[in-house]
Amino acid sequence: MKEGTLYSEAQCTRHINGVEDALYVVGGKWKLRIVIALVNGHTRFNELQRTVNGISARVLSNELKQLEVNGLLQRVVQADQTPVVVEYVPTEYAKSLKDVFAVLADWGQKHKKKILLNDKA
Amino acid sequence: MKEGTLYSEAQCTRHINGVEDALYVVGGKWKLRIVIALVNGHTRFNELQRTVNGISARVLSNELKQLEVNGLLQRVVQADQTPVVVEYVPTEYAKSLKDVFAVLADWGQKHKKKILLNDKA
DNA sequence: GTTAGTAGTAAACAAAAGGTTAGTACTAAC
DNA sequence: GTTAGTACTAACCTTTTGTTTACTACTAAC
Repeated sequence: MKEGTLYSEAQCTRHINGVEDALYVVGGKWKLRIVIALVNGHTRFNELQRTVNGISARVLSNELKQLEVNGLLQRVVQADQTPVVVEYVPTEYAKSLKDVFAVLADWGQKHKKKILLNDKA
Repeated sequence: MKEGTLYSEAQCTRHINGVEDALYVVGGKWKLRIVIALVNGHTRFNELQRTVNGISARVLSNELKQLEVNGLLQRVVQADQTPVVVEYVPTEYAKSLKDVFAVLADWGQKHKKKILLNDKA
């Protein structure tokens, strides 16, 4: 994307729709945090609830279902184990979010610094 | 970021906090859409309300205030004009979101294709 | 003088998201 | 036998978010 580039209305609409689709999948208070927790090896329900600070079981359960629908994780039941163990494993596809995480994390960190500086001044 | 890289807990926390700070500023249903509308040259209140499909005046008003606090726009009153014209101009800083838009738009577009394919199969 | 446009705000309400509590059913440790 | 852990779900409540309607106050066009 070059400085000062202008877009056709169609391009612009695609752009905006893309952003909205992305936010639909990973936006909101919890989804990115959950995916990050999954990728970091926390794969069980109670473990996730402990890792993702402040989330309730109800909300976690809903979010996991949505993430599964969107192909970011797979619910794996180990029926042989006792008690039955359920694992939520991130898919290969979840790794495609790496750049999204990176860019958001980077911008967020810079933004915080900027806001703190402005408040001091 | 290399494949399979592991993070220290501190790095991971910074990363997550960054993502959350970013989502705090541009997350939610409307903020990115508004910023995109601003950058595309729609700078007046009623114009924005027409451009950002479905937003109500109250919500637009609130969102604009938050975006101003976060340094993404400036509220400029042209008192000499009659009737008084108010412009919401995106700041230089708003351009720093370009990469965020680009990555989200890209991922969202790819994701939609993937979901559509999976549903067909 | 009526309509439409400028930029909003206030009040009342509805919908969505999230939290709290309790409960299922089973196991393993103390 | 009590406590804690496994993985949730249902019911109920609160908070947040968003919508609708009405209103201000002024101007310009028809």
